[in-house]
Amino acid sequence: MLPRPTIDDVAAAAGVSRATVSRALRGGHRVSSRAMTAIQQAVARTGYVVNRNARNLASHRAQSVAFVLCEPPQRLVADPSFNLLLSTCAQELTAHDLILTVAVTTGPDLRSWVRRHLLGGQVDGALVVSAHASDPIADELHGAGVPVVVYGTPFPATDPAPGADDIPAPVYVAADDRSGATEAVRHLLGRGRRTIATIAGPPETACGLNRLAGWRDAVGETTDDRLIAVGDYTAAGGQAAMAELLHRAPELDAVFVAGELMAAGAIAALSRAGRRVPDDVAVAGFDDSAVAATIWPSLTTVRRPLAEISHRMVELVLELIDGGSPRSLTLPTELVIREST
Amino acid sequence: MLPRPTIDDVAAAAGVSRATVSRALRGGHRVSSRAMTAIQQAVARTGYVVNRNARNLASHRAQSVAFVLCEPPQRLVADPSFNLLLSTCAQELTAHDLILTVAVTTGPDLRSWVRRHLLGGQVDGALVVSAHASDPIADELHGAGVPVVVYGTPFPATDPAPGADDIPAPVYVAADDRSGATEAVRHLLGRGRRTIATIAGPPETACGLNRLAGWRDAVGETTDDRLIAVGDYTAAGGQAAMAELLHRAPELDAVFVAGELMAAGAIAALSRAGRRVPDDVAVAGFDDSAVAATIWPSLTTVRRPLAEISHRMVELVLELIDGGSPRSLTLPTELVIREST
DNA sequence: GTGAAAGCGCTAACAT
DNA sequence: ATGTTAGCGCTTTCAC
Repeated sequence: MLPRPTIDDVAAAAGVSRATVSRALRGGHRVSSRAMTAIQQAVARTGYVVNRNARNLASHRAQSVAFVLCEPPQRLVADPSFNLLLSTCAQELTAHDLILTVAVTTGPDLRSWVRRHLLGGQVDGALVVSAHASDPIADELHGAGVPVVVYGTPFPATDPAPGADDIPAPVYVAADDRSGATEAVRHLLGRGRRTIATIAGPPETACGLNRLAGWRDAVGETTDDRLIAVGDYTAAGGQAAMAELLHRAPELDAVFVAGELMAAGAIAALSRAGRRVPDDVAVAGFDDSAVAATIWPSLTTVRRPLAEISHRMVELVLELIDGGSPRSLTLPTELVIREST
Repeated sequence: MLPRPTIDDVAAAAGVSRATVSRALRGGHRVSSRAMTAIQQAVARTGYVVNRNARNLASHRAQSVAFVLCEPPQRLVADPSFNLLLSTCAQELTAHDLILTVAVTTGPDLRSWVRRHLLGGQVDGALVVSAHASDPIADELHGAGVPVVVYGTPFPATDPAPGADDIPAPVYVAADDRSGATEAVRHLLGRGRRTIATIAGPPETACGLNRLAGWRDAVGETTDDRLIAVGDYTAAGGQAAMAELLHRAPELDAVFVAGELMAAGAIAALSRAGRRVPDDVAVAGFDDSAVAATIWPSLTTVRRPLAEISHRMVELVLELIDGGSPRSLTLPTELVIREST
């Protein structure tokens, strides 16, 4: 690394003081236009770039936001949703001249690493993504006064711990998984399907629970436990779950699957079992990455507005950083109808 | 944010000087075990976390590495490979107690932002991922003395610009796309296929060129331009390209596709056209995320060792940061045979 | 509108 | 092994 010019070099080159350069560098308030142009030229000439460590140390800010993924990394790899979330957040933050630092947390070591870094004052706020509602990391950061926005539906109607009223839960942005699931199942019913099974997500995840609840809302009292199988959001899991459903309830004519990868696995299982999709069995999934549109038959799915979710998360965390106290948000989903139903 | 304790608070609480605490905090060399324990207790008691801005300012390091994606973000979203790269790099760096900051560069504004940020001294090195070999950002950073490791195959046999010998090109880590493609096509030939078409990537990407070259290596002199279509690595692009191939060369009995999403699209197009896979047409793809294993029939693909690539990229950038001058690496691919061939 | 001066919290010589 | 002393490069009162 070559020695970089400092603010003093710029000041000298522009014939002004360091303080004036500092003012000019952000906003340029209280700087004469004469000095302003001289400084701009000096910056260009010297190739000056502000040292953020020095700036942040002096100004007690960090100019950065952390993106914390509280999931085993293979889930990040497997689930295209996380990408969209991450890259959209990165772009939004970049547009606000903030830096995004990423942490993938698995295991106690990484969790403590995350704590050390996020609590170290080099982060203005954090975006926490976790399938598990009310992740301890989010609560801890929030309790420590770090502005936090969580992605994920909170568990339905949990009683707050007694005496915890003074520290309200972190702000979250969620998709309305439950209604989305209901809409998908109603669509299946509207297509004349009568025996609609479901492949649910793990019960310890809020979205697993909510999508299952949405299925129940639509199928009504007729709920038959034979029609419920549980997967782990992977294609392999979906395949196994579908095979099991076919075994337990061979008469089924539709299945609502709580994840797109699982749905792709379900379609593979149906194809192997000689059932045609959608003629014999209609399949509706959840989430809408390239996979849903790519497989054959293409998948009818419930789309979460991930881009907007990221957008809102960034918006809310900036509001929190500015001292505001925004409310949590639940955004509606959208049913995308394709060939599989 | 609450006011955080400083190193002086810890020093006072432990009854030692600030310098001793500083030594104890990293490594603990030249610190008596007596002082060491006192400091550890003081840290625990005060809840002290080092301020990295101050540390980095004083030590002229950044303790962080940037992950720069020189692609439109929709590609990140669409291509599962980038995820794996990103999350593996994040983990590796975390294990070395480094922070990963992410930059997604699209458009001139963001590119200039990236420059400002990476040149600002708060980054020790950069990992640049781009489909376009020798991306200007990588060259610029490298030219400015920032340790850079690029992911991506360099263009085949480009003559270096005259006089550029003093600044050799950045170090890269690549997969051997060309041999991988050849192996896949030989596999197709081994299955008795005779008319093997290809869906190539865009010619301005190195991997597009290399995979096409690998196909040529295997099919030999019989190369027939009717058998080459070009896609953009998306499923839709693959679908369109396959439809075109079917139109131009209806007699084809196999196709080698330069990307997994395009391959999925190709299978969809074949299914729609009433061709059975693999009975009528065998399909081999490139890259091996959840998609390849999930679709039906599951896809035979060339797998790039992405986890190892990330591992190596981190290793090399650390070596560069330490002042070493490691060599570039090309890693072999692996053919994963599934149902589609 | 501009400059002087005092830190921000830490590391890194240099003494001891 | 430990303490003292300077800064690192910037922001930020506070005078002018």
